[in-house]
Amino acid sequence: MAKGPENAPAAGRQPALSDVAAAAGVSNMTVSRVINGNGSVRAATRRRVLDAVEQLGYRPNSLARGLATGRSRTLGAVALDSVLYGPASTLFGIENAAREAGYGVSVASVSAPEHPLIVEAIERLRSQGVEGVIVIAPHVAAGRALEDVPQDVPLVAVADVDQPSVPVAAVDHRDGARQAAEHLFSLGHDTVWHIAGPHGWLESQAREEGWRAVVSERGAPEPPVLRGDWSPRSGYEAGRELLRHDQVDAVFVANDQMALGLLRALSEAGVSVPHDVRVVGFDDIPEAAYFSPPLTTVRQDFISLGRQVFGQLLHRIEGERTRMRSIVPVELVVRESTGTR
Amino acid sequence: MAKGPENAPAAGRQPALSDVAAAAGVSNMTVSRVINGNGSVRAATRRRVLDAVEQLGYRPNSLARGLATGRSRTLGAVALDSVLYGPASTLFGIENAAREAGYGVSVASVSAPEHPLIVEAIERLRSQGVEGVIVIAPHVAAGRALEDVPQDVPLVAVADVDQPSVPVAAVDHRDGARQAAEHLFSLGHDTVWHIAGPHGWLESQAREEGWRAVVSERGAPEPPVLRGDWSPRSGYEAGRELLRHDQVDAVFVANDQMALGLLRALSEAGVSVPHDVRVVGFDDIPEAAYFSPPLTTVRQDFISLGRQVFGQLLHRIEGERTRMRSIVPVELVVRESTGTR
DNA sequence: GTGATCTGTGTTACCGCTAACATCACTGTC
DNA sequence: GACAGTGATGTTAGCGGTAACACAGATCAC
Repeated sequence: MAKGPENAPAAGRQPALSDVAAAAGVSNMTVSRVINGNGSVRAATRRRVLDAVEQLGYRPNSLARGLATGRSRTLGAVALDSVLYGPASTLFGIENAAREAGYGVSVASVSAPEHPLIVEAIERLRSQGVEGVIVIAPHVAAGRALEDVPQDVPLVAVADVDQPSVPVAAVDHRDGARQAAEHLFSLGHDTVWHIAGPHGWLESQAREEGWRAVVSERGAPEPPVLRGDWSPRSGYEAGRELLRHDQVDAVFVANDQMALGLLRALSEAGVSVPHDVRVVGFDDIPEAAYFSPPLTTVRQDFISLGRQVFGQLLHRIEGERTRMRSIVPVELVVRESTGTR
Repeated sequence: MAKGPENAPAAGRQPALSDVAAAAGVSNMTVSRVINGNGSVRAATRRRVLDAVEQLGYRPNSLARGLATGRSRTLGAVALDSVLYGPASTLFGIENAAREAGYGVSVASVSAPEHPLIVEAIERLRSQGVEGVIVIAPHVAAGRALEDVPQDVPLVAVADVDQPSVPVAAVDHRDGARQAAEHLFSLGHDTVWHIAGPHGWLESQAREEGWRAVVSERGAPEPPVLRGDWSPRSGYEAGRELLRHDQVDAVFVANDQMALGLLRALSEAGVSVPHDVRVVGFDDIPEAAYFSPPLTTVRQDFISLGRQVFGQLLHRIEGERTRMRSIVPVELVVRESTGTR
């Protein structure tokens, strides 16, 4: 009368592999082999197992699998918790690539790209059992933090390609900046001003260097660099500052949001873009095409970036130790803010 | 001469709890008790264990713990892979709240809020062993998808509060829309036009309803609703359409990006904001304060939203079955786009 | 002094899965 | 017809933790 426990599979809880095995009348290993498609199993047996899986609604428990294999098939991403267009897009690009490869993504956000926060975030992810970590915090502090992380975590950064210790993938900010500056020079300006991003950000540096290289190659006088913090407000303030100088007629701004602030400052002062001043941004945020006027800017391919950086992490996880660096190309998108006058 | 395996702790791999136990000369359970702070352990013993932990650099393996306890301390978030400001901010708000409670967050992105994609994303997260899932896909298709998910996954949605089957938390879109419309009426306009979000989005609906309620309460004539897809482009097109009507002098736009497109269309047509037309948006994206002119809009508190929705999920995970709904208040931010003429 | 109660610790079994090895028919070979 | 090789399956022992119970010694009530 009394039923043994083996008669009550999946009593309330999720069915386990052993429930499937019991239902199909095979051993656990056979089920495991069917699920994972390795080892050889007779077609008829496979059928029986799959039927049982179907009927019980079995789903493998990835914690158990991870524990047994030592591979969790999960990666961690450290991201800034701001909704900056670049970093947020990069995160989704990575998730995309990870998904295709059957990996899950755990995120740990940090409120600022500061050393202790980043180290702590990486530790958090580690203790969640991720196989590797991607850090999207393109800041020199982040770069230094990466060196303080135990070497046993496969780690890849979305950062400047000159980052020393870890493999990196990055958009080619320098080239983007060069294209932007070249474009402005090609329109006949004597020189090009620059509103840079904040100190310490690798993207600021790379974009600034790209701009400076072109100015120098052209033998043009190098105007003082103005500096914002990526926000529209700071672009606006830089714009007010620019208005105090004469002969500013071409400005390359390190991101679109600051460019928006600049456009605002210029328009308030009755300065017309592109008639009096030409402006180029960076990022091609969705709004950029609808600024007043629509903004010439540099577009980045985040899907491709995600794929690159994920691919690097995978190599790293598989033990490769070569120091790789991927560079994702950019594209200049010309709009009215650098139009004909 | 030959050393037994017990003499070689942490041989290459991460130290495990048993390595700590061996080093401290206690049993595994004692270490477990010290780590988790439950059960009673003599102060001296605790000290020894903690020293061993420190010395070996031990970190608990959350996969193993999750397997043993049946609780992974991880939640899943389903998010759209676009960088729409609201959804992306909500994701970070959730991560914030989860972190405070010691939870990790796994993300699964979907390219569109469509039924099969969402169900698949939830399944993916489930098989990653999450304890519960938060769906940030405020779309009716998403809502329906939630009903097709097995009831054994604790599930909370960031969606409209009228969502039937699952608990939800949401920003009070309806009230935000009401405030926006009331604000425009209070400036003396006869009626208020509306550029709505796309069909099927709960936020579109709620914002549209809020607007319609005010128009109706005021006994004003109800203009036809224009509809965009959240993008600046669609706002621009709606703007072109509006320009064909006379007597449009107040417009409530369902999000800031479309409002930007509208501003662009108006400015191209030589229509001045706020002199000829007043405009209110929704979201308060960081750019909004720097539009031309700066945009009056409705601000949402995503940190608070994240906290609410995470709290609900936690209740749900703990077995509570009450159908809760949280509403997060909004705030109207008045700027020049509804300024005096 | 005897049993009840507490503290501090250890033992055992198991969470759900897989790696590694073992087993047992078959098959083909000479 | 004995033997090696192969394909299909099972057995065992973990992965790194924790729950549940066991147990020794100290403390306490009466």
